[in-house]
Amino acid sequence: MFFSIDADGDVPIYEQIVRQVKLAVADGILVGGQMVPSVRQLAGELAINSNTIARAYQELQSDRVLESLRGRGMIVRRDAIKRCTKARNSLVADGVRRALADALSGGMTAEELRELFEAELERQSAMAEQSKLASGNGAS
Amino acid sequence: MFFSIDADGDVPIYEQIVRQVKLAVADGILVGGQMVPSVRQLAGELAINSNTIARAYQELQSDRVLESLRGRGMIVRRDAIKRCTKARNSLVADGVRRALADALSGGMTAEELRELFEAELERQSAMAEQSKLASGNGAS
Amino acid sequence: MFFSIDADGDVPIYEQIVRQVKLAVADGILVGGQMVPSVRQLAGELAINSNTIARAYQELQSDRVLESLRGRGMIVRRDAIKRCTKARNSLVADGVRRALADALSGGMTAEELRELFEAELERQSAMAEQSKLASGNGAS
Amino acid sequence: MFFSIDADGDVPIYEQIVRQVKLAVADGILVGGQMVPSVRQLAGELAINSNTIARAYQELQSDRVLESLRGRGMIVRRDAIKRCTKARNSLVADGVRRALADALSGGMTAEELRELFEAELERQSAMAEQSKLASGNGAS
DNA sequence: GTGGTCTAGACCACA
DNA sequence: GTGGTCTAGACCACA
Repeated sequence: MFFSIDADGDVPIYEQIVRQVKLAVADGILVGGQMVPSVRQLAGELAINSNTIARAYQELQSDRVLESLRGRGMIVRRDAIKRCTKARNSLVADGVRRALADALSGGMTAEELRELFEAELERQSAMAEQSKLASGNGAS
Repeated sequence: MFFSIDADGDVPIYEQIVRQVKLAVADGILVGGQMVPSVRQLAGELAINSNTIARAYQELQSDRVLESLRGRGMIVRRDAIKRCTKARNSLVADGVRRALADALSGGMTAEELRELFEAELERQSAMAEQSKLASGNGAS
Repeated sequence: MFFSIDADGDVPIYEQIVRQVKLAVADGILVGGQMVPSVRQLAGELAINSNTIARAYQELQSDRVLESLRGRGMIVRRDAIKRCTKARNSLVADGVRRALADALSGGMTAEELRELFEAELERQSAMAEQSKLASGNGAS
Repeated sequence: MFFSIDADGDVPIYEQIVRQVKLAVADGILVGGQMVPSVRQLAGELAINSNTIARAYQELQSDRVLESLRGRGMIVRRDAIKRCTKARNSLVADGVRRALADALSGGMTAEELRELFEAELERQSAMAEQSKLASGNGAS
């Protein structure tokens, strides 16, 4: 799958997985009814202990994003996209809110902030475009 | 002093102090040569374990923001403002970077993001204006 | 047949089948000597793995509710009703016992409990009445 | 503390702890602001691995019943009693609902059920009375 | 001292 | 095959 895990860093591994699954659902990459990789398989791919994956999946279950089919695996809940979009919005809004609060309380001007924001937005949009083109070869 | 500490929440207390001191220096609220409250005094004011304050001050010392006058307390280093402004810039840029990354990977459009950013910027600028007026009594 | 299976939820499918068969025998809906659908047929009807059905039937056999007519299918044992009524009584008593224990240890009063019980009893009795009328066409 | 854990049985240990904490809060035995025993201490008392306790506490945290004070322990949230009472009500109602459904679908009459319920209620109320007297010696 | 994370590995029920 | 539970034990940040 499409996870990119940073085993160091301050964000726990299981949290990174939870977040990335939610964002993928919000983005429409993962859709309702779709199966997610099994705990063991994902643990193998990411070279991470399966307990850690299981914990992420459990949290996603209690957040009503995934659903367990006993003995067969786990799927994305049909109604997950609403919740994930909402979660994404909170996540982003919180991040923006905190960054702005730091900026303003540190004396950064609105204009400096706007420049920083626009530059970063352009940079990341370009990167996203690139990777879309790279993976979408031949589909035109 | 002017700290606002959230004893719960995910950010460690000592780090909140470090951050707030740096931002205050960057903003010019704390200036070179100025004394900061003693560990004991600040611990008392904030009702926080003094080990926690001490740790924050240690970090600020090793980041060359504060300097100890042996036996007489700690002051803001004359050259701290450069470093603090730089730190502020990194902090804000990182926050913006992460928020944008989450947003885009979650399928939020650039336009939605820009709206969110501008709305939040306006809101916080207005709040900052308010509190400046409130505390600026007599300056007219 | 009359099964209502919930493939999710905490009760294993095979156990739902076992339970529903026993209750049907206790109720007189299934009577001694009557044939039950074959594993394959029931698996088809319920869209469930036939291993799961087989496991349920095995358990019903070892509980002496069903008996196998070699090669010709399975029937309800003549003497099953006694056992099933007993099983039903244990099942219900255990459920009531646990619910009361939770209620009392959670500070619910006897009066609140009684109300809850009577309300639910009335509701379910009414529903049962309804469905009896609905299915009992022609009996007037 | 007052936990009674059944290490066998179908209910997972961590779930038993979660449930008992919630019921204790609903009952007023645990009140807002009160500290719960530390993970290690409870693990020792119950002779259960501390990871299992930690898992229960984590679930209670995400259910907003407990709150972690970094480095100091965990407390019952001030607003937990509302949620716990609600949880208790759902728990009990579900139990009653299921027991009645089994009973009626197994041909038990309303009268038999009522007798069973009242007998059990009386039995458990008496037991509760007993243990209250036993622990409340001398307080009159 | 406190809780939180992660690993390795065992064992289980279910399908 | 699947997920779920539990243990033992290590290591970490925080107060």
